[in-house]
Amino acid sequence: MRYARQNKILEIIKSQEIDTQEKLAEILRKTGFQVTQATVSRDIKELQLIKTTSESGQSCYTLPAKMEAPLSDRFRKILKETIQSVDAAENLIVVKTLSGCANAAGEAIDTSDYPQIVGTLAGDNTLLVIVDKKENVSQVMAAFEEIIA
Amino acid sequence: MRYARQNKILEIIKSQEIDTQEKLAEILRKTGFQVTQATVSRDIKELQLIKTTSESGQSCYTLPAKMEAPLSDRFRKILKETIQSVDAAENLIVVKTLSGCANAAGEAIDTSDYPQIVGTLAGDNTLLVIVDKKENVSQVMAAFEEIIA
DNA sequence: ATGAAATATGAATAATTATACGACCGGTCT
DNA sequence: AGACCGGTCGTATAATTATTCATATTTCAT
Repeated sequence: MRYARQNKILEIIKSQEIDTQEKLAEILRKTGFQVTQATVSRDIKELQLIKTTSESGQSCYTLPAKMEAPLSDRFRKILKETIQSVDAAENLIVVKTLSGCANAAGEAIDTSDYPQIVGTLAGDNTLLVIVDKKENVSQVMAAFEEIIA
Repeated sequence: MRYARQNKILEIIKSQEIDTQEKLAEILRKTGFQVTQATVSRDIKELQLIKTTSESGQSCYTLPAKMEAPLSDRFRKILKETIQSVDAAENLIVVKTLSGCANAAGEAIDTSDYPQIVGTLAGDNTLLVIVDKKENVSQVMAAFEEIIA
């Protein structure tokens, strides 16, 4: 699923200076994402990454300066497309996602700043959402249901 | 001189969505700057313009988000390289520049926000700088001299 | 289940951008 | 004057990126 890969791309470009899509593709391949430059090109377009040239003259891909509006749409889309099911247990919500996408979904939720959500914990295809109070669980679940509807 | 051209480039990309360097080169040629894509590529690198993709999916060159530090260096450089002479008359300073560069120098000065400078008026190779008080003229001139030294 | 539509992707290639190289000033030094 | 240097730029081309086309896979409505 491409969201897990795109998540990885963001991770990579945040930690090192990448100046070509081919290099990005190579790193992804080493990390287990079997992918070509063509796909990386598409991912970069979708993530709206930009190629800047730093003062050192070194060019590299970075996040866009204004990432609010576009990305919040993006998060909603990620949740919509990766969440398989949502269940509650006490003050916890167990979210099942597509394989490898729990992390991406977790980041999307974290970044969306739900006040009732204390934190999230992501496995491979399971995301644990910790809610502050048992009473708020249904409210948060309703929000999720609404998104994935 | 390339600063006049780069100034034009900024003007163009601010007023319309340009998605390739070739198109930019064509517009420049129509405007009288006889130039090839190669040169535009170099200008774009120097201006640190970035190619973003707008929400409409249309990609285009734009100014970098953070343009403070790099551009102030740039302005200083423009002044240093384009100013030919500086003379005063009452509360006015007459700056001679390389042909076609008065505008670029004027913008550089305007953007630098000297408190004593009321405004500037640019011809082709002459820039008139209007200083608030006659007494401040020598101070501003000293600043210019320092830059072009 | 079954076929139609949507999605994702790779291979090949088209389109775009960056650069190596050489030419051409304009200024400077001897 | 002549040699030299630094900067600018075009041509040709290398390098990079985007897209077209074909497939495979999934989704979804019958």
